Amino acid sequence: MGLTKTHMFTDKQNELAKIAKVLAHPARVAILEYISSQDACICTDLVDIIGLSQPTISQHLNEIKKIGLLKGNHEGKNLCYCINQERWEELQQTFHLFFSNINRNCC
Amino acid sequence: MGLTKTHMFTDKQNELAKIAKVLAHPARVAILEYISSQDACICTDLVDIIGLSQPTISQHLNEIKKIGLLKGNHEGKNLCYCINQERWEELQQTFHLFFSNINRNCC
DNA sequence: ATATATCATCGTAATATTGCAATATTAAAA
DNA sequence: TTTTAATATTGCAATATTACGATGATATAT
Repeated sequence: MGLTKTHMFTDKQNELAKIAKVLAHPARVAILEYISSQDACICTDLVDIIGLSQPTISQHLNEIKKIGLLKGNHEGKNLCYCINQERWEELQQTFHLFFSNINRNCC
Repeated sequence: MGLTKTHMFTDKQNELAKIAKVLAHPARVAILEYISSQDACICTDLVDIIGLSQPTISQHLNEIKKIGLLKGNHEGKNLCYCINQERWEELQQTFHLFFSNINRNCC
């Protein structure tokens, strides 16, 4: 069916999955790394550097924006994207908790 | 196309994306949480607790196994799955590094 | 040997994702 | 006002994912 049965899971489980889904494409990982290595960013740079088409990059940026990880400042005809640091730390914490709350006594 | 252009990205970027993809479904998050809350696990328990069909759970378990996160010990007709702790810590580190190496000086 | 319980695999339908060409939108520049 | 540059949106084709019924494999129990 291709349709995830979201209602069967807790909000926390769905939230973690949603974030993970955004990181589940190397282009989006690369975009986040690149934006973070600059202090700002323009989409055209990304097209050149990542090597995917402009519409594709634009779509990936949109996925990242949806979970609040990017702040976009319009600067004339350019768009300066950068990491939303507050949200970034929130997600970092979410993953940290997930990875920490694991039982270490097993077979 | 639905086909990720893996060759355009670094091994690290692809690796992180691959792991994230496994966490990108709430059922798999729930499975990992449940297995970790027990000290062991049988697939039938998961079918009851998660509420998806047995073939579906089996598929999800397989995705988790593919990235080395599960150790499965056959115990007679039962199968005892548990977290591969060494691998778990590796992935924890991978995410930790990703979230840490982000520039905090921006617009 | 036969039945039963547990888990895996196959086949398939429904839906989602990825990527790009074409086109639209927006805002500076000429 | 026309042109140009940067980004977004639309539409579509190729592929991937999710889910489950049917079936298969395996190991205990009767």
